[in-house]
Amino acid sequence: MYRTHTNGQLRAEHINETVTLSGWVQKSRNKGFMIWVDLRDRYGITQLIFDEERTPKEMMEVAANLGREFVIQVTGTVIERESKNPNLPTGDVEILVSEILILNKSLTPPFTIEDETDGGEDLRMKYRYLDIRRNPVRESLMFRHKVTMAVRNFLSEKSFIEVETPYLIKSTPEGARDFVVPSRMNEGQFYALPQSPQTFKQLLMVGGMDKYFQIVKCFRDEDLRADRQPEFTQIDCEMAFIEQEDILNTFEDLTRHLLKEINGVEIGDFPRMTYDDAMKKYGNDKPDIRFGMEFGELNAVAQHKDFKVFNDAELVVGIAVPGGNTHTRKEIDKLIDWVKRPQVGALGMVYSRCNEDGTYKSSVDKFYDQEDLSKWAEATGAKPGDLICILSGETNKVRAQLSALRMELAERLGLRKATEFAPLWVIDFPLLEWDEETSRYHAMHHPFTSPKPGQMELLKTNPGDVKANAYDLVLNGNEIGGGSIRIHDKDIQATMFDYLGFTPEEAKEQFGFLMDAFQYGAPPHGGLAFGLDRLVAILGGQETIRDFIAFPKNNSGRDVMIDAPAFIDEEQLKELNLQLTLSK
RNA sequence: GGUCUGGUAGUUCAGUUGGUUAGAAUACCUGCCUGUCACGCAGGGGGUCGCGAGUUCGAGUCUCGUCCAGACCGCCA
Repeated sequence: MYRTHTNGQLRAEHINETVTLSGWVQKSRNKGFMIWVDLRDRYGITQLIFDEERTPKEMMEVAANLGREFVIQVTGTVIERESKNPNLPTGDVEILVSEILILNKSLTPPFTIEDETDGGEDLRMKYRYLDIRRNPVRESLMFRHKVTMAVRNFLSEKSFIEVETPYLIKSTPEGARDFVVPSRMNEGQFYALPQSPQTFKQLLMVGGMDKYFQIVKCFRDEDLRADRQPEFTQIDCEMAFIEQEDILNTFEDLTRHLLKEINGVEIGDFPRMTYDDAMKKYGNDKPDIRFGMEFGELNAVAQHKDFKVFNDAELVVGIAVPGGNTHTRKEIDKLIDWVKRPQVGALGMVYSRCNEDGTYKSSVDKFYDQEDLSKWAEATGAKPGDLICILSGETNKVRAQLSALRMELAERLGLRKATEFAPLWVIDFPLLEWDEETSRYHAMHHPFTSPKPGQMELLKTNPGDVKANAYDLVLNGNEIGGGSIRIHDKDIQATMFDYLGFTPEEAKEQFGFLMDAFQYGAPPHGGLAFGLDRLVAILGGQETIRDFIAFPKNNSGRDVMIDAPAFIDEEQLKELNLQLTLSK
């Protein structure tokens, strides 16, 4: 038997008991006459004691030579500590060791196994198994477990059935790039890994499952971000015989449940905002509404003078930075540099200081008088002491730029508090999105999304104005879920593919199975999918999802621990009938 | 595909205007230490300054290229 107790278990009540413990050597403190060893496992730390009066000489020798991260097993008596450690749950007791067994030695680890490790990101990922021994990583993984259990229990209780769908499926050109897997038995053919189980969950609805969910890996071969991995996990859900309202309510309940269970936060009805409003007020389809700084459109109060930049602009829009008038001229110049960075792309920024005495001082005083500036303050909701930042230009670009500035300023002002939660439904997304590159419309959500009732006609005249039964759940400025009411009619689906530029042949080849299924009594249905990694990270108050994934990929999609991806040998290529043409 | 930041001891970092033998902390090793728990004290070992080229009497430092890492833009139905 390796252990009678874990290392987080022993208390004063265990004094005089003989126990056996196993674990890793966290640290040893050798005072010569006495050696203390902190023994660690997932559950905690227990102090072992060896002393020259009570411990045989040979064992002292063994204890003195224990290195960090050795795996040992000890048997001994629980005794009361002479000096207790109130910082440790087991701090009242220690183990006077009578037997010690080294189960496995360890090399000196390349970084310290401590909460505040000295190891950099790269190194920690290379030795992720050591990193996982650290409290913060272990706690993040346990946190994730807690969230997934809460999700499973909630959905199962609401009659959702978890069904697994295949990972080896068919590649489709729409949407993100697919990861592909060559088939040995079918020469020259490839499977694709799913970007989501979308069509399968719809087929489960046709199959009468009624309520489905799955906590499932999805794969997208696109560039990574702090909150984006090539393989990620979704809480994928679908329901039949429901309307949009049913879906919003069901998953609002789930999210509310999680916020209460996991974070102890009680939140009432989630606010809802249309996509158009979100873009107008926040320049963004996933606004962070924990703080104000709403956009104020200034066309009406800024385009009547001789300032050409504003007069030529499609949109003139500003935000009031609370308390921003404390910015020095130099700081504002730096802010202007910030919006001019290529990542943001603004050509410049106009500002107006709102002085405490009610007067204004702007960077365009040459063109605008105090009355004009007071109207700007009114439009942006600026109070004395604020700073109004104004950008102008092409509507879509300016909105994106001002949104970036708003988020950056909120970050600097500490308005994005990790412990504060503000969920929001963004609804009525456009069905289609114009794509400059291919000069045609793309499905904004996916091609199975149904347009709002009565808008099929509008598709012919103003496709870009058609709204969809599509919705996103936003939490603190992050999209944590999204979904739609689907098309369940074969003809409408065929029409949709037509509008998206598919020939009937292409539609049949790629999605014929779905349209076939629709001919056999497909019920009205819809659903939603949460990004689990992102959800867990936000609930856990972090912005990078890597900490909540046991073995994540790095910025370039590599697993630096196992060193993947990697070349495969000639034999394997031959078996798959593949030939490589490398660029170098 | 692009922008920015970084790469110096096992690790995290400092390193001035280009100038002698490249430092600190921590980790590691040795010794000492009668209650440690971030133990303490003394000593020791440890460097291809990512790689390649260039400028220069002289490059960790400047220039160009390249590789790697991170953040972001594009991309992510």
